Amino acid sequence: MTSGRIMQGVDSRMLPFRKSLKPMVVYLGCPVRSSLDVLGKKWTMLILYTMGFMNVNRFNQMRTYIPEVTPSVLAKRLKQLERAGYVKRISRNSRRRPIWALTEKGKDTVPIIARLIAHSSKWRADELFEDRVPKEIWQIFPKQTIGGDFEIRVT
Amino acid sequence: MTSGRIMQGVDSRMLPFRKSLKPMVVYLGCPVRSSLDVLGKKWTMLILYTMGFMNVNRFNQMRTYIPEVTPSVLAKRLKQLERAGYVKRISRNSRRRPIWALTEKGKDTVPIIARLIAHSSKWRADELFEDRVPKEIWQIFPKQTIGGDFEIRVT
DNA sequence: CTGCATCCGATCGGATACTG
DNA sequence: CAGTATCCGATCGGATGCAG
Repeated sequence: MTSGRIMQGVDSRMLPFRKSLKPMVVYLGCPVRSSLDVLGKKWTMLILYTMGFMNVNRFNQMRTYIPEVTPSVLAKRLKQLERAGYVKRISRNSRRRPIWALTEKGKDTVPIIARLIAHSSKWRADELFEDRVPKEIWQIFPKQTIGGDFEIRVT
Repeated sequence: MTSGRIMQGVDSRMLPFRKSLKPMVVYLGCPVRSSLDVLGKKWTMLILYTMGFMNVNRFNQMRTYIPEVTPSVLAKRLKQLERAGYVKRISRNSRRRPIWALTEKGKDTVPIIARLIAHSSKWRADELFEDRVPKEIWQIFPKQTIGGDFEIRVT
């Protein structure tokens, strides 16, 4: 899947930046592709968003936050996310309903999603804010950090 | 599309973080969804990646970087990206081949993609690096900034 | 040779119904 | 509540054609 030969990833020679990053690492495959094969699927980012930002951890709770996703698709996505190591299914005993929790890898998608939110807040303010005024990332995450169980810089 | 009632976006009451961000903005719709309806489509992120990181600006040049995308799909994606304001098609005169360039909005996807790359570099090091050692974002973008035509902080 | 448009089959997502 | 199973429609990829 990751066509290593052609997509050499970020190589300083190929960067469009005048100040290219000299000690830039060399990739065997494409780093964008390798994340996107799982995160790029429909609804996955939204699912991780409900878990990471909205503290949602149960199946039908996710469905109320993302009404358009059908049970079958949600179940499939959660399985894929579990296999890929982003979430884990926790069922204390078979009587209690299972809960879904982010793994460390899953928590590390928060900065990506934060950047997505920042992008929307800047470029789609007319539909997202009542005052229709674009917001910068430091206005959305004022402390430059969002933390709790985990601490992540989002600047 | 943006179900504003249920998906209230980031509201401090609903955040899972102990230190929730007090003056957090209130969203009318879902900020993740609003970006994803265009950026979430297959190949779009890769296309923006080739343009923003690899300095690719012509049609078939993109095809060599993303061999799996067919001409028809690539053309469709570029049109969608153009309509959404991420790229612009520049044809100086009808003799020269047109080039595709990122708009300001398109350049502002670089931090998102940089975060994706950081994520891959941390969690899929075994397939991305010869030494198989996970790398942190400051090792990938050492100067904390990537700039050129545009300057963006990615910490 | 580049930049598409068109058609067609395969895959994936959506709707609905159903079960423990 | 937490999913499965099935069926169907939308989307995507592949092949081909074609104009500048």
